[in-house]
Amino acid sequence: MCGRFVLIQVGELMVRFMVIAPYPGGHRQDPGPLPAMFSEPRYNIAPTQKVLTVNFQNGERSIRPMRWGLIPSWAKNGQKLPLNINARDDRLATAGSWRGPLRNGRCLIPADGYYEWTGPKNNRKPVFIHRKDGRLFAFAGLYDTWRHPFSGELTRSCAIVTTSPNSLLRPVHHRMPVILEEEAEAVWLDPSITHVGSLLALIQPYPDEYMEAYPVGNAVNRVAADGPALLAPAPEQPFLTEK
DNA sequence: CCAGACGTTGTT
DNA sequence: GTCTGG
DNA sequence: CCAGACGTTGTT
DNA sequence: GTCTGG
Repeated sequence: MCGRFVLIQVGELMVRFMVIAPYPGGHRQDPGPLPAMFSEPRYNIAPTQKVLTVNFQNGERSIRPMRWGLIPSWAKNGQKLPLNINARDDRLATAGSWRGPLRNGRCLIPADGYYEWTGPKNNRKPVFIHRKDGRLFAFAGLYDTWRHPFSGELTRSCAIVTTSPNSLLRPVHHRMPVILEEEAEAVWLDPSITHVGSLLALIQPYPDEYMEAYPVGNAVNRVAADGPALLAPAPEQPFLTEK
């Protein structure tokens, strides 16, 4: 994981994350109009694009768009940094880019599924991975806020935590994104929790019995491609083994 | 002490 | 081959 | 993650 | 900002 994902049920965000899963002392909040790019479902969200996140802001959950690809708060203007779209779980507590966000910048990144590419480098095939029941879920995310040195403009950006794959995905890839169970979502978002061990304990491979994976066509390879057709199962492969 | 890094994935 | 852009 | 670029001078 | 390497 994970350089593409899907966010179809945009309209379910409020219900799923603000109402069904309330938190102590919190209340429902109107997220206001969503960014234009989320006025329609998205089937191919790529790094550097805006993603919708859920985080804690002024004592309540809030839905915010952020850039996918974390820019640390300490980055100098113009400094070249890696595209931080994934954060390895075993590096969260120590790596400079993650340590601060693990304490103060935890978020959820809602999605309906994601793509993983599998196979040899010159013949990689995209696979779509999702919940069997099709429900919205949330990746464990980290975010940071970067301040433009002159304009003062704030840029919020995020990364998806990765861990070892479950048994379903092990044949597909050697990493998988961290998907939180609903009880874990509230803990991950709770800003009062700063004990690193309590946070890392939430990070587990999502149970494979809830998930399903199937090959899709290579149209998703192009970042500009979008739409439900990307989720169509890949057509049967013709017999190529015999020359 | 200062200078420089600060990341991940995938690798026939 | 390696970096950048989306 | 994959696709696509990868560059400069001089300027109607 | 904070850690690591020298």
